[in-house]
Amino acid sequence: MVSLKDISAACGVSVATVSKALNNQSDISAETKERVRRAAAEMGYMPNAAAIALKTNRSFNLGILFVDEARSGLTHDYYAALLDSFKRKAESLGYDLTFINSNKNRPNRMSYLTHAKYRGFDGICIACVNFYDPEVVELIRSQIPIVTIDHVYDGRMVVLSDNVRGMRDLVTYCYNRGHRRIAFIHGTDSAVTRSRLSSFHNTAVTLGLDIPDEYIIEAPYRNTDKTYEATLRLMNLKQPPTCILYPDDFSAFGGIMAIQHLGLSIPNDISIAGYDGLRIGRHMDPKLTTIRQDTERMGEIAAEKLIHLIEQPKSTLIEQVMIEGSLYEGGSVADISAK
Amino acid sequence: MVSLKDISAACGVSVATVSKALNNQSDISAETKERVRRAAAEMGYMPNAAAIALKTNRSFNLGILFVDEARSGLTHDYYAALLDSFKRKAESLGYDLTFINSNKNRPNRMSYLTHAKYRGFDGICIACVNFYDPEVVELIRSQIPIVTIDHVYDGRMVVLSDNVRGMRDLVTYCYNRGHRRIAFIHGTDSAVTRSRLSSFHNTAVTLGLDIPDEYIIEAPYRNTDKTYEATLRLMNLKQPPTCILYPDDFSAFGGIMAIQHLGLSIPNDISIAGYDGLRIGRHMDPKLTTIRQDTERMGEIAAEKLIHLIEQPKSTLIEQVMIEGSLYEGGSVADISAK
DNA sequence: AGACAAAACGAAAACGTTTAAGAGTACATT
DNA sequence: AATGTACTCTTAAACGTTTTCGTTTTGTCT
Repeated sequence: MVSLKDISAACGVSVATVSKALNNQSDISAETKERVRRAAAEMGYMPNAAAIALKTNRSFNLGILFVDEARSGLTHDYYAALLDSFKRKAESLGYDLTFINSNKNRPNRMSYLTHAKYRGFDGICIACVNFYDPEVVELIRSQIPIVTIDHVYDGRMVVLSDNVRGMRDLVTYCYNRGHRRIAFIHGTDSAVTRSRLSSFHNTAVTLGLDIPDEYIIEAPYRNTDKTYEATLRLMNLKQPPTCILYPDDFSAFGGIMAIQHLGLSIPNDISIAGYDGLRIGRHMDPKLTTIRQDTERMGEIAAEKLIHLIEQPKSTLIEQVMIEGSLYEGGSVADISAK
Repeated sequence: MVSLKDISAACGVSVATVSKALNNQSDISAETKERVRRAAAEMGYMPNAAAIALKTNRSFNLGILFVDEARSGLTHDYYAALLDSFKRKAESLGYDLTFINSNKNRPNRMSYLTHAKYRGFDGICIACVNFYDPEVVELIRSQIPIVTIDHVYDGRMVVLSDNVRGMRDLVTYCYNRGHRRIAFIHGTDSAVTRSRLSSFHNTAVTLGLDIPDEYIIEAPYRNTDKTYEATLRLMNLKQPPTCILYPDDFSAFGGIMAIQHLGLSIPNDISIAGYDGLRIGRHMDPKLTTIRQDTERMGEIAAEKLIHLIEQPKSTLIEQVMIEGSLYEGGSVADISAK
């Protein structure tokens, strides 16, 4: 590995001069800079990240905490897409991404915060996590620049998907297509779930819909078994809904199966809608109507905001950035308004 | 941040002693070790990864190169699952994971190799990548310990999904269920594709099947539009197949749509099978018959092998580890053998 | 008592950078 | 001629570790 020392020897200048030349400091002459740069390029010089980090306390490395039921969030499409977008933006701004070790049952493991300090992350992105986990709380309370996704934490930068608006748009869309008996199978309790649920109710009230209690069922996210059951239960009511909203696109598949097994057809006999906007929903027939969350933009904004926070800590104001989703109009919600 | 120096001051011993005590060196007395450890714990000491890396040239950090059509492989279920498993194993063995920057159109970007050296990765896992990319070749030719996934490279450790066996099992399964006219829509050229394609042909020959040329169609992986078209083309032949194999589970959805649009039913009118074993295939009706690739085990083995290579470079023999998949018997391939 | 080995610890250099402070030169200003 | 001021470069310390080589102390053996 060629170091500054080697270049300094080759060029006949001091190590300090080489460093400054490569960092384009103002107190080095143009010729020297040029000479040093050329030598560095020829010799295949490459800075040593560890040395720089040690000296400057800047790692140009961001920690990412994506956990999903004791797994990384990688197998969760929504978060995977988010992470992908976050990664591209962060990389384009000169930062690398390292996973914060989420292996909870290792003998000598560090807490999230300890790990973050050990690695010297310049900043951290937290998503897809149990925000009440004491370790997460400890991390969030630390001094490290942080951006969270979809969970507001006081005094912290956050990027949110606009679930209130999304749910309102979705319900309104169904309403406009003539649906009055709309059921909502919602996910288990979380900030996201609460937003969607209250928005569902508010919108229903606004539209003058009377939603019976049996129309509101809880099922875990991304669990097709539970939505299968819930769907059967809904369809067996004396007064079944004409439209069912699912916790997410994936869990909608449970509903689809239930409906098929009942010998019914979507959307002729029953309408359904998902939430997320996963790719898979656009490759079925009928295409799944859903709210497409703008993971692309969310990840991008999260990276931008976090890095801004790192690089201009003073001038960055802590915000809650709300990113709107958009209705993806598939064919799974029938227009029954003519009836 | 409390450093060795602080502990040394608190304990009245030298920095060297503290270091050796914490690293459990033999030339430190038991009492001193205990005293130092206690102080370290009380003071909340934490090693500095950068300093250690600088001094020892060991980062306990692995680089991962997962690229998928100019994106990270994150949104690719198969690779995401693999990465997830790799991550868990690596973390349990004390290594962190950092993405190798794959942003190709950044002004001042480093090559993969440069980046890897810059970060001082102890080892690298390469998957889901164009293996003919000069940068990838440069990386693979380097001195860094490497494990690749699904692509054999001379002298390098590799973990492979057994596509030959998988395809043989799949074709044989279809054959045993009475299918004689089996079509294969295969992915675009790659090592994986070649394995599957040759295995398909070999198995066909062995079973005495005569596969007309029109039954073999190329379509990109995970592209439902192309498989849609291809499926229509197949079904419009004078002698259409009774069973169609798709490049992967996702692209099978294109086929499903085409079949629905033709007013046909799976598996009564036509049988289909995918490849991969994605979760989604088990949540449709009928469930998609497929070859489930053992991503869990592949990722795990890859991590183990790589780390072994790092820690015992001499004693590690370079292997090609083949991981078998398993047939997932859904309901998408009809049993027509009784006819 | 002397010699010697073993045990426990410390001093100092090193890893590859950055950076504050200083030093030397050249030139313009008075 | 003395002073000041840019400009360019160097010296040296520092970041937090690890590790080699010494040094001191203690104990054992003759």
